[in-house]
Amino acid sequence: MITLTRKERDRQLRKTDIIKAAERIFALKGFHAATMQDIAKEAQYATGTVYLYFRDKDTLYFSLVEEKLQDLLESVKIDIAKVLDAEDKIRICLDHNLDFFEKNQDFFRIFLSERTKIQVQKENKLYKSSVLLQYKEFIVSLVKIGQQQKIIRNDYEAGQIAEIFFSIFVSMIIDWFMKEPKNSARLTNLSGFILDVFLRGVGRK
Amino acid sequence: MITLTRKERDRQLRKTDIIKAAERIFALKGFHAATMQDIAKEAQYATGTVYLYFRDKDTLYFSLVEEKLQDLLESVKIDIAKVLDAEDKIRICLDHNLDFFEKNQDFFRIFLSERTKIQVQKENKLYKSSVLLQYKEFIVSLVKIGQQQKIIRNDYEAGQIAEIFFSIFVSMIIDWFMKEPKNSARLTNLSGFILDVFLRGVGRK
Amino acid sequence: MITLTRKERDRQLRKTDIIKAAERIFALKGFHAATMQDIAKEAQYATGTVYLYFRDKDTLYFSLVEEKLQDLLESVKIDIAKVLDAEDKIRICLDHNLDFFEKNQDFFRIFLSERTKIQVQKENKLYKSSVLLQYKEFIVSLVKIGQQQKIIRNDYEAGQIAEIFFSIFVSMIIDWFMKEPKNSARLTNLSGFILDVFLRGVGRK
Amino acid sequence: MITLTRKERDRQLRKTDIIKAAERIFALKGFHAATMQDIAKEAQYATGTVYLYFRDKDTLYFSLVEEKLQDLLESVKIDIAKVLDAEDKIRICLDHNLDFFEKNQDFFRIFLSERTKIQVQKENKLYKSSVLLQYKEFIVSLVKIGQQQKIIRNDYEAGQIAEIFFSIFVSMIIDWFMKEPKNSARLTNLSGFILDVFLRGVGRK
DNA sequence: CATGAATGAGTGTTCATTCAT
DNA sequence: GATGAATGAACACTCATTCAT
Repeated sequence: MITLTRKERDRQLRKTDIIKAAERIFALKGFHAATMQDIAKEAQYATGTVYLYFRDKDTLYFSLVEEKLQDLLESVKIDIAKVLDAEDKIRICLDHNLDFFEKNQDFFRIFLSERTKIQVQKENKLYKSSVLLQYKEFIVSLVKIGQQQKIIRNDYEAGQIAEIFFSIFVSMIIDWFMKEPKNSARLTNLSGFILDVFLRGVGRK
Repeated sequence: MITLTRKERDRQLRKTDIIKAAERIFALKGFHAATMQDIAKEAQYATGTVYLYFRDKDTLYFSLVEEKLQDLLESVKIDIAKVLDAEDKIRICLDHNLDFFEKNQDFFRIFLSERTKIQVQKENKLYKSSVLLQYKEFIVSLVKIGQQQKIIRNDYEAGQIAEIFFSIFVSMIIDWFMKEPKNSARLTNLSGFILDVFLRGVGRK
Repeated sequence: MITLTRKERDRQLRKTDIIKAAERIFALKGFHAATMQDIAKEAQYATGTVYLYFRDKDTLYFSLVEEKLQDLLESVKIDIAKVLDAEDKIRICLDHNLDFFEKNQDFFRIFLSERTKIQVQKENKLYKSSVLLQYKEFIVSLVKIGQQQKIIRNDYEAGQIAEIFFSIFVSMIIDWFMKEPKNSARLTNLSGFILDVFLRGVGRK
Repeated sequence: MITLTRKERDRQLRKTDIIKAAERIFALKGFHAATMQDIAKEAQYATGTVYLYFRDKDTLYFSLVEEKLQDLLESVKIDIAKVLDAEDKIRICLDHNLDFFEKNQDFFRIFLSERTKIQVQKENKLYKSSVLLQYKEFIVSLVKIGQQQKIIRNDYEAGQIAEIFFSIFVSMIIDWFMKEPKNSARLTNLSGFILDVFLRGVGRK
């Protein structure tokens, strides 16, 4: 029993190793320019080894996106559930996201590309990230709660308002990133400003 | 002299032909998947001919971005100059952008990628679009005018507020695109809503 | 008009160049061990050039088999048609084959592999050579004529007798090949012997 | 001593296990497409274990051919020795072969490939099967006995006539295989026909 | 001895770029 | 200038073989 568990754990460790390396390389070069050898080398494995853990380059890329987003989404959901007030929920969600992307800057770059790719390419053979869709759905649900609790205007679709929320905080992250590395202020400091802009912008009255 | 001018004009015409073809192909397939042959064929030229007008693939891509953005930026600037009121200036700018991207949907896809790429890739060999920077600067200057005329809060940097303005209207364009083709409503109809959200969100008081 | 024809002719010349190179390499190393680079080098072209003329390795291989067999089959059919007597037809067919394979020894090696592959592999994704099937059908038709003219026994299927005819002369070619290069005797000298064995073996009475 | 013997016996048992698995896999996929992992899995061993018994893939392949052919050859030789008449010897040899290949259809596919490969490839790094050569020599010796007993014509080399004998019965086996699985008739039923064709074809007078 | 994860050389194929016509 | 055939570097992926456990 212990043997099997150790094996499984080892396997998971290696997958994580590789995903971390892939994160750095994909962030640095983008999907196409990154080669499997780059990633293998970064992870200190041979080329073939990467293929023991991920069927192909696409699979590696999507596993990375899914895994990271899954983590973020789950932890946000847990914390959100602890409060009832819509504004509190939104604040917690926002803080979580800012904190997460500050700690996962490489992933943020990938996340941004991925988001754009899905929106943009007409002929997209890449299987769309299901977790990215869940993530968007989740934000929409938050907005709906806000509308029910009458702190968010309901003369526009929750989907549109969610897009606005999302794009405001993403734009603030980008802005923060562009100022690096001189910037030592915490990204989470922007939380208050973002929430203020958002709630004033789309709030009721 | 006239001969030279005609030659120049001819040359410009061919460049525009190729750029239009490139626009369609890049929008359809994305930068990497689009091949120079695809583009040459779409433009009804031979592969080699494209290289007579653009040094390489990157150059073609950036010429396309620059040219289109230049057009947009110039026409916006002219119209903006006609009014003095900051809110009017912003409204005109917004309307112009919405109208432009509705008419240049292929370009919007490219623009979005480009914006992300510049923000995102660390190791970016592509020379950054100078017009994209000008474009951003221009929006910042609008915000500054708003701040001077005291319709926009000045407790935050104009750069940040410009990012917010930009990201809100881009997100609304994306939302509009995703609903295609069922959507027949004009994109410009969203102008009022966007301006409202923006000015409430970042307006003074 | 002339330009087009020349172009077509050029293209055909290059295809033939490559097929000839492929013939040598495939005969030398077999399908799997032969690399596209080997073939390109042998044909004195760059790797990519081969792909301008043949979609992929399989296609190159099959074009080679089809083209050569087509040539053989057509010329045999023409000569066969000139005589009525079944024995004469069979003799002509035999002579033609011996002469052809003596002149196309590299192709004979490939032909033999191909024949075996088709017979042998259960899981064969390679599209079967349609000309090889036609070739077999043609020999069967010869046997049937022999049966009608009562020079070949008809207590067994024409298909089986065709197999015997085919395998006898192929075995004699192999035998002749194995003795190379000391052997200077013509392969066609064996014609009489082969025909004698075959007709005695399967003849009536 | 007993320990060593048991060890040896065990080792032989494992080799046979692996060879049986290899037989199935090679017959199914052919030499190149079959992977060592396929074979190991089929034999229910780990990949590395196969290498404890066979130096490399080539060696495994040839051991398989050698072992099977050895079995066939030995049993034929024993039965042949029981009779003196050349025709009887040939009949027994034929029956044995038909029976063997009917029972070892996977091996027949491999055998056929192997025979072709040896005849065909110029640049053959595979060590030629010595037993295959013995097998051929044995058939030649049978033909020579036939020639001595004056039932086989001696105006041609025994080697050539042996090739004919061999190729006729192989072609009949192939024909029988191609008709599978509808065919339930025993392959050995063809014995009489084959012998008849052969002896008429190459018999004296 | 047995295992099977790790290795990395090797191959088919694509495509930006060049250059002879 | 225009052409498009030719080039060859580059990359994803496979698999025979090894070796630490």
